[in-house]
Amino acid sequence: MEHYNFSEIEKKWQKQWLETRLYEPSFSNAKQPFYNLMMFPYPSAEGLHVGNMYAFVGADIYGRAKRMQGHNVFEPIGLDGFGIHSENYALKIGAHPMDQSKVSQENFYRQLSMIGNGFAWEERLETYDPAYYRWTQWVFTQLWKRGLAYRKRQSVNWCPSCKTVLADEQVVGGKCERCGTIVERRDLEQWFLRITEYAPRLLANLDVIDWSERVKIAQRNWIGKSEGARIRFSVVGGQLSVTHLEVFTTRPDTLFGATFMVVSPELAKSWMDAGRSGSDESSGSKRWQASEEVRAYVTDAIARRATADPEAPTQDKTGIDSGIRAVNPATHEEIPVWVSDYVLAGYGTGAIMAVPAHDGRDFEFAKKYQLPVRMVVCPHYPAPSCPVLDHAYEDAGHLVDSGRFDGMDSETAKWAIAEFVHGTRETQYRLRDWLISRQRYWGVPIPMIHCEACEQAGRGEWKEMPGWYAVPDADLPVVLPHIKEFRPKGTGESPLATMKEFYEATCPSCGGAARRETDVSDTFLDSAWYYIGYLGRINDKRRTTPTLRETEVGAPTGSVGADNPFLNLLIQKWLPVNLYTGGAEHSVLHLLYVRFLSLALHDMKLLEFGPSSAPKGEPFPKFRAHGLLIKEGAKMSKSKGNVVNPDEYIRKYGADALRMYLMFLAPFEQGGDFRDEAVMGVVRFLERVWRLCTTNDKQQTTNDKRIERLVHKTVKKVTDDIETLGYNTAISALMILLNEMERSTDKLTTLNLQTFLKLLAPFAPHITEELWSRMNQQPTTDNQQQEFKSIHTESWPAYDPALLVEETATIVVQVNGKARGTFTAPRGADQAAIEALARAEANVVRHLTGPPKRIVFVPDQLINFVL
RNA sequence: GCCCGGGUGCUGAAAUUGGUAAACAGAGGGGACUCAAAAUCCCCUGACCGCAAGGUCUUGUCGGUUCAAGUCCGACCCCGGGCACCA
Repeated sequence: MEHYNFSEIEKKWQKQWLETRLYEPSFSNAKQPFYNLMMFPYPSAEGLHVGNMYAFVGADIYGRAKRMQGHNVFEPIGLDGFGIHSENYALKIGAHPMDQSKVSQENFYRQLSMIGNGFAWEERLETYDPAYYRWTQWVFTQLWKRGLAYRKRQSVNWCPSCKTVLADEQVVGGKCERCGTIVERRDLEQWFLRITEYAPRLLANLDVIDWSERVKIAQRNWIGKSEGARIRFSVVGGQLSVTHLEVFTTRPDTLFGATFMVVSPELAKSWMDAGRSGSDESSGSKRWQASEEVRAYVTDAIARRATADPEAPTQDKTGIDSGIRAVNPATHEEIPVWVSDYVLAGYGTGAIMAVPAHDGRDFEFAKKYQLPVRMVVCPHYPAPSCPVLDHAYEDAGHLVDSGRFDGMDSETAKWAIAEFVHGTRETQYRLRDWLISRQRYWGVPIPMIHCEACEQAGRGEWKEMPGWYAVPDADLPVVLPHIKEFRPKGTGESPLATMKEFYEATCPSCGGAARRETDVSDTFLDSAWYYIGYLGRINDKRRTTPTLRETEVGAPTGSVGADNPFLNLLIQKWLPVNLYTGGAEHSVLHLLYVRFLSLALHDMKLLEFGPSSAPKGEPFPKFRAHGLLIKEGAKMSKSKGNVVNPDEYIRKYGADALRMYLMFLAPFEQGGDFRDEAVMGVVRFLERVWRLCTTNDKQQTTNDKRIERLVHKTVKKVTDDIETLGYNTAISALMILLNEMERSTDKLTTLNLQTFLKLLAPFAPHITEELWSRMNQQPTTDNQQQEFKSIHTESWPAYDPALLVEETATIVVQVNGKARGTFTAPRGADQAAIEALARAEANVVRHLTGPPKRIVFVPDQLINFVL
């Protein structure tokens, strides 16, 4: 008997699939397009990680089943190769990122082609390819033209180790997402994308899209919607250049209990600095004359904020009375204005009304500085007295000590009081604009030009940003040059700022000498549109044989001209993506950015998807987060040295075995622990499949009805489980079927064997292809080649629901709820018949010591005698 | 502190949504085949009592609802992940 030579078989079919372009969909003729997208990898490390393979295989199985179910499946792959992760890896091994990218690319593609996925290789892309990033830059300039990209000076996150600024989303628990260094604050002028403008829609659409719940929750929390009111407090006696202080509060109902105000050190500093610049001076505003103590506190608090260690035990709140007084608009009392580090500059107005009785933080602060605490919401009303507080009471209740609002429930009082003091309703979001500048080398140059002369003259594309111009479309891409000194400098500028040939430019407006922006953009901008890139015409140059696509692509439907790769019939036909699969760690990074950009491009009429169940412009109506693959209870990481390289397992056991093992160990959405010994289970399974199919030599030819029933049951189970990504139980059902087929003494019918192979095909594509081809081999008289008919384009088996119903049922007999025996009975037997059979069981007789008070009967399942 | 997951044999896990807990595997033990080993095949394996028939206990802990609870309700403990002075 020929043994199962997986390595030969796998190589053979991978070659055949590629040559016959089995996984290249016919883009324009597809009747049922199915875009099966998985997050493309960062080729940053030593090679493909088994965790990547886990994710890709899980997605591929779904796509393969869909293909067999009659869909035209498009499963693209590419590399997210620009950015800090790739650059840091190059730095670590002492290579130049541009040279290293070629090495990584080759290695990744080699590994990716071994795992047996049905990738459409001809559409692959790499984000560092100028043909690709030309469009990343184009997207940026479009956002700029619509006012969604802007440059602003503000306090930003700075990673001292990566020597660049970071977006809020890339700061995890106060540390750099990439290297774990504590992030500092720096005041810098940077490029931002106005994602906050989309906060309401990004939030609202979450209710309608079909995504893993945990990811939706993470996005909701990150966007952080709060509804409240903006309330004005007047400042006493012209101490400040401003006459009013505004606060945002979600609890206007507690206004009568606001006994002081607190402003952030940054806001206080802006008062001290007011009038320092020329324009303010001329408008006659005067600078705040703060005391020395207050000045010292403000300076110190801002400095401390810049380097605070988030891991340190929560620092004690500090603060100082500014000397300024304001008026509570409800009580008309004069209250002090304090400066404290517990108030954030970047949220709301940077100032708060403090209600110590009903806010934990204000309470703590009031206790420390002996400020008055006045209770205005009482939990039990009407009551003679409110409880004495030892902590803030933050729940709802009824108002007390609040003038004419006494007795009102706090929920109603919110808007009544807000209205009473002429406050306005306001919704605040926690989400902040996306900071995309990076002071690094290995990324997409931000395609902007700054002209000093134009700035002096007040000219520019936007009044607010004089001197700035987008690089004209015709001049894109701004190519990233190969420079020797690519290391980050830490000066707040990219290494490109040292390269004269790069930064010297001509002003697109006045034609004078100008300077090119030298920062590069965040990698997440590259990956925010790659799923469109696979369908665009951006990488046609790579294709050696022209595909139908050049002629297939319809005329652009928008007004931006044929050059816009985002508007064409293919995109309308194939987008939005049918299923997107990836890691939950991207919940508030990639998965948020990509939604934002798609919505924005739709609003700008630069992108148009086809019909979808999701709101217009949502790129991924269905997203599933896979679980994390760990090793011995710990996350795989290079520093722990427990990263599993799939290569050696594929060499040892084959891609099919590794695929099946990865999918068998736990539910796909849960993730699991990789243990080498456990691989043997599926290795044995595949060998038994091989043996069964190559030596079906049982003698009897009678058709085994039992096997046929089980086959139908398995078809249903596997079909349903694939739909819910329950691959582990689908595989277990296939194992049960194999066990029974082996055990059967009857010769197995070809149909049953074929059905079994088809069900197994998405999981183990190579072995099933080989066995399928053998099974369908026609005896040929001459050497003529047989036409290649892949199992992967065969139709998915159907099941007969009538065969799923067993003829008999196993009935459990209970006495007082305890199982005392089982017996089989004809399906559908009535209670009287079952009761008679049950009473005949010896063990039941023993326990039926008296007449039952009650008999519970569940047809075909159970009978319970209750004594 | 808040928000998500999760807690079931030696291990990974399963359980048609309230109806025989532990399917399918791994590991371990025993046996067959073999000069021997590997591979393969068969049997056993939640705990305790019992020769057996059978019984008692068992899904993180405690309590509740129910004829019946891994599943529902309440309180708590532990593990993993996310957010963290967001007013």
